[in-house]
Amino acid sequence: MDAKERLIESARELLWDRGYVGMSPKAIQDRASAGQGSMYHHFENKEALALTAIERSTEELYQAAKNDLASPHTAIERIAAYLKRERQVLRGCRAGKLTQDPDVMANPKLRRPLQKMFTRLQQRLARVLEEGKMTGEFEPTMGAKDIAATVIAVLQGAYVLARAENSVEPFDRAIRGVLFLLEAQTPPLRPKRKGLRNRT
Amino acid sequence: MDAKERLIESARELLWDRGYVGMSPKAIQDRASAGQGSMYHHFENKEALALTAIERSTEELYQAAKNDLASPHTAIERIAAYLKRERQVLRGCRAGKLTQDPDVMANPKLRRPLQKMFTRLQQRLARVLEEGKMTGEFEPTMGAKDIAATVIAVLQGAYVLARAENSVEPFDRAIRGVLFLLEAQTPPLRPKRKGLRNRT
DNA sequence: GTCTATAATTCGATAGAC
DNA sequence: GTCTATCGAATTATAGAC
Repeated sequence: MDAKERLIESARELLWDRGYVGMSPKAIQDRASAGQGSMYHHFENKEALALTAIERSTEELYQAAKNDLASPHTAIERIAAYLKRERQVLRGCRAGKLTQDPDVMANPKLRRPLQKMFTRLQQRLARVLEEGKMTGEFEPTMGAKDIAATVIAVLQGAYVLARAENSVEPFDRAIRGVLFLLEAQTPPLRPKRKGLRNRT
Repeated sequence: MDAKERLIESARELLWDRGYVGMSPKAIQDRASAGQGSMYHHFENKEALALTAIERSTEELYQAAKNDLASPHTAIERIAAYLKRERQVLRGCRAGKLTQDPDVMANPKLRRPLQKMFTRLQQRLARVLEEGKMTGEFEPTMGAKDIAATVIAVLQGAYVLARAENSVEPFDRAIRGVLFLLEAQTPPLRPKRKGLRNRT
């Protein structure tokens, strides 16, 4: 791994753990085993390096979500797969944390990739929910865009609760809770029509 | 308002907007129109002042939630009142934001009031949900502690979405979504028994 | 490409006058 | 109680040698 690559990965880790305000060029260089000259040769400044790091992280997160939500199962199963995927809960969300960083939010360049990721994520999830309505998994009156926002919010908020209590328990409770509410949408008398997704 | 009080309020605002890592003693003093001597006379250091500020904020937030959840209505109405209360959405949550701050989370003294607040909030909400189960508003199989975590997570996550998109719309969608899911818990054939709460 | 030297500014605090 | 002076370290670079 060359110096430029190490600098990007170093910045990604530091943005995750300390945010943009809490990440100094010196810390980036130390973690990357690179000197100042190296860093300022590859990147104009801290902002440019952070932008590269944030773009990589948001793309990675979106692709992972897309993968969970595309698996060949029912809508509720795909959403459950997304919500129950293994995560570094106490470390928080790479993207969500940055939305709480004042210098990121005040900087349109740095905010854009975050905005894009959360918007696309909600759109994709809403599509899965619409499919679930078609197959009878969810109530026809359900607002797919609303529930998409709710589901993503639960995940983001679950990280907050876990960090506040320094435990994964509240995270797990929040996820179990929203899955219970979603599954309760399917009345027992109206059976899930698995496989209907694959009709011609 | 004396200097000490102004320093506390100044710190509260800066913690809200910039977090602990992004808040300098100089900034606190400027906002409070107080000198360095004044600040270091009233508080031992930045940490001590921040602790006082955080304790005041978490207590304020808990009392406000307690008030919403205690109003004389059904369980679902009280939860709706809590979720729909007017908030400075784009500014984020005074408490939730601090759980993403590395220096707050690494410091047990500063984390304690946050942990306490989120724990008590979940307990109080769980009690309201249990009451809702008694009155038939919610399914008897519903895990009150799970749903309590879910509801608070939605609120915290809704702030994240709003800030990411720089708009209150995703916030409102997330809240509408969770209220839809909660209200769907009450089957139309099993009418809400309003007022049952007040039985002897 | 990477290194070292330099630098203006800010950070977080201390000391002592008033 | 509040003010000003001072301080060592860290921050965010720039300059120029190699």
